[in-house]
Amino acid sequence: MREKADSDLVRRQNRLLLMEALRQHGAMARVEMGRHTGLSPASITTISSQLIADGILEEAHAAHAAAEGPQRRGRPVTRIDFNPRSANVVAVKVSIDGIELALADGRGAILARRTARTATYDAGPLAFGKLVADEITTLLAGARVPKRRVARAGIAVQGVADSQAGTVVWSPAFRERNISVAATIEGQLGIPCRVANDANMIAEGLIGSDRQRYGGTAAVVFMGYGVGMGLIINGQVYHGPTGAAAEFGHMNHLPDGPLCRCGRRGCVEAYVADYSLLRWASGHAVTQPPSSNAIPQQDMLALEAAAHRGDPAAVAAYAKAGEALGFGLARLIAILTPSRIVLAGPGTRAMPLIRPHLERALEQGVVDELRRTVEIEVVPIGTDMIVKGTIDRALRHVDREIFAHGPLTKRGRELETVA
Amino acid sequence: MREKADSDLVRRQNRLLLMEALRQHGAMARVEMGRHTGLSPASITTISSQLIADGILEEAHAAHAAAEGPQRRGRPVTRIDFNPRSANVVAVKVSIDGIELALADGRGAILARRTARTATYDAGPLAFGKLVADEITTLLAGARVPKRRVARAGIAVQGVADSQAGTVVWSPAFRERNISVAATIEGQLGIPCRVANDANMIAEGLIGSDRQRYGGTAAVVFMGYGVGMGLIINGQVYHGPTGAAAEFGHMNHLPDGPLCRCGRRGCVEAYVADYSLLRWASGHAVTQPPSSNAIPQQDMLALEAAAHRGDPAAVAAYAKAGEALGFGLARLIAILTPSRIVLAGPGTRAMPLIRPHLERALEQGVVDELRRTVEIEVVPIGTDMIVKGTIDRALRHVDREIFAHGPLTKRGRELETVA
DNA sequence: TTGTTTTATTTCGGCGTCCAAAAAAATGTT
DNA sequence: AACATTTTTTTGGACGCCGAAATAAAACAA
Repeated sequence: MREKADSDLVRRQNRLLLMEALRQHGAMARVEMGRHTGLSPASITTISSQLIADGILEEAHAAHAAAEGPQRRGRPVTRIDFNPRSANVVAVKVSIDGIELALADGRGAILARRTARTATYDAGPLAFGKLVADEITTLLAGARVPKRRVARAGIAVQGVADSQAGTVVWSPAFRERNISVAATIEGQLGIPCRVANDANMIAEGLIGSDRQRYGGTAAVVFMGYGVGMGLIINGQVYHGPTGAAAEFGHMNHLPDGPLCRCGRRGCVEAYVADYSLLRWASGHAVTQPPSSNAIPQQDMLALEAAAHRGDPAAVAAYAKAGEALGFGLARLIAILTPSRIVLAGPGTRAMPLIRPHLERALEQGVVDELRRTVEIEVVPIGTDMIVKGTIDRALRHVDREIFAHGPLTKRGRELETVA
Repeated sequence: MREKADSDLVRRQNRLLLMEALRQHGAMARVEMGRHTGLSPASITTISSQLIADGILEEAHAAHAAAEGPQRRGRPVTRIDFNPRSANVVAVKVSIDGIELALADGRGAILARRTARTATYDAGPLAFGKLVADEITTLLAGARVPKRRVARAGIAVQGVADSQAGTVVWSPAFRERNISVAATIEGQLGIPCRVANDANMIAEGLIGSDRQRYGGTAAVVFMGYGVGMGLIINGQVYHGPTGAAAEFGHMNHLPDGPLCRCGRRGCVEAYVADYSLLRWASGHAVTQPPSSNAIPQQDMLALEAAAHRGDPAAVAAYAKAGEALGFGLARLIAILTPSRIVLAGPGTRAMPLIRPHLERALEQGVVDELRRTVEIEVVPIGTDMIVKGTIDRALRHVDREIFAHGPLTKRGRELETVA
């Protein structure tokens, strides 16, 4: 309750309402929009025709409509959807051994992809931004989309991002700290850019795919090379005061526990991440600093196979991981009581090995009343959800910050009238 | 972004905006309202005169205005404030050995108080609601305020409250579970009633007293007989999906740690609460079930004195508490990175004994980057803040749910016109 | 005393958006 | 061809905001 209400707010809010319904349910007729938004048919007509005039929406071709099934009595509906040419967005996912780019149209459909293998780990604080900007330029050139058509770029990265400053404060993908990214891209390409945590982007993607299910209060834990978490609070992805994400992976489990990549001891990640499992299983000292190299998938598959065969060291490693994860979730539940916890990422392949220990830890760590209100689900989500989430977020931002306001030409027209 | 925008929303929002400015800054002139809300003078005139006609606000007497200091040039301002007779609210604070009631007017000024010593612990699930209802009746009778003038009652209680169901799911103040409160009060007195966690009400009170300071993302930890927490997320007190509060006190610190009142082992409360400190210091087994009796303040003062004298058992108890609290806060920071943590309650008397261990635990448990963004402050807040917070919350709710909508007479008039 | 200046508040007319009701459009049914 | 049905647009009225002008109420100045 901070903004005053006037006709401007009313227009923005209702335009946005209509666009949100479209993003969530896809192309629909005006009557349907009325049902979703609660607006009268008269208002839907007004708003939708303005959005069409602004080039943001478009009516579906009649041919398409005919394919919609048996025609009922009465005037047939005309379905409306986002105009793919309304805007483009770019998503960039940063890994330790390269970056992955995707270009999407105004409907969120991916027009082009690109993968660049580079040693991000050694890139300097300024060089990296330039590298990404160059890759984006190449991506756009290949798809013949001019820069000015790109309304926004989103960068997803493991670790702590400061979305206000547009920097990567700390990430396992970089040796150095405070890598500046957004400023370079905005400066070099003129494209507004946001840096965000990758697990948050998964949360964003889940909301986009099923608002019903993930729209309340939920936590998404991504297990893999590291451990990340995205929090959804009251239907919105939570970004802390500085725009940093929740750092569930670096929440302490036990004082003086195993050494973590972050330099502290006993973090959840130091039990649950790929490198931690390998370290336990191989009998290395838990104070041995983890390697910063990427871990090949086959190493993890081998470890899982060993555990399934009953190899004691491997079994013990997964037991440790389950206990740490369980107590970590127990503590999360004590603080937030989310109604849903989603476990995702390649690490969930080993859930059968982890689960019993996780459940036991939850029993020990949470009051029954709270435990019962939380549903824990395992979802086979890969890293592609990061890209989808980044695109979703970028488009929603464009909807809110640009499309909801009305056409630029309107302000132009006003000026013409005055002059 | 769920509600459609129409002129009704505009009216509600702007009325609320104006009332919020008044609640926060107290009586003010119309020009000032314009500055706070961003509304034009013309609109302020319209809105304020309607609120006055509705009996919600009133103009201050001219005499009062004169006392405001040296008169400047120009037409003098007429200050406006809430009409004390606009509505009343009742706040009830439940303790283990009695309940405390307060009646406030439409400005939040307390008109009457009442304390009733009763063994709440033994009250049954239905008897307790009746007891509270009777006490409220007596309170109102004493102040000569009729029931129908009370727009809302708020019940603050330790432990897990379900504000949706209006019950106390679990509380150390009761032997039994699922104590129904709101339904009885609403049924017997016809006063809408909400049950809430006491630490949440402290958070509510802090927001009311200094929105600037506590309005962002903050955590309030209340230390005393138990350990509670209220979370403020984006300026709003966080109530979980069921309306339950955060249960920081029952977040696990160490597996197999000392036995807690909740029946689990190793909760933060089992290290930090009064009974826990006494148990450590007295050398009792940590698996000894804690007594459910109230602990006299002098026992705690004696323990503090012993620790200050250097008594090893007492010193060790506070060291344990500091470490558990520190790691607890470290885990909280990893999940939410609040920009402020407020330590409050009688337990903070011992902060000099606790602090060094708390800081050490924080160093071990949180990445530096995050630790630096959090300010930890100790505020000498007593239980009276619970009452203030409960009143604040009730009034804000009345503002939003009743006053913002406009006069009932209006709907009446519409009906008359139609008939 | 009387006019001038200053600041606060109200009045007035216009604008934008919503809505209900009626009209128009587009198709199926008889 | 007339009627039924459903969707969409048009029309006229209401509400709430705003800018500009008018009014109100005081201090100050002549």
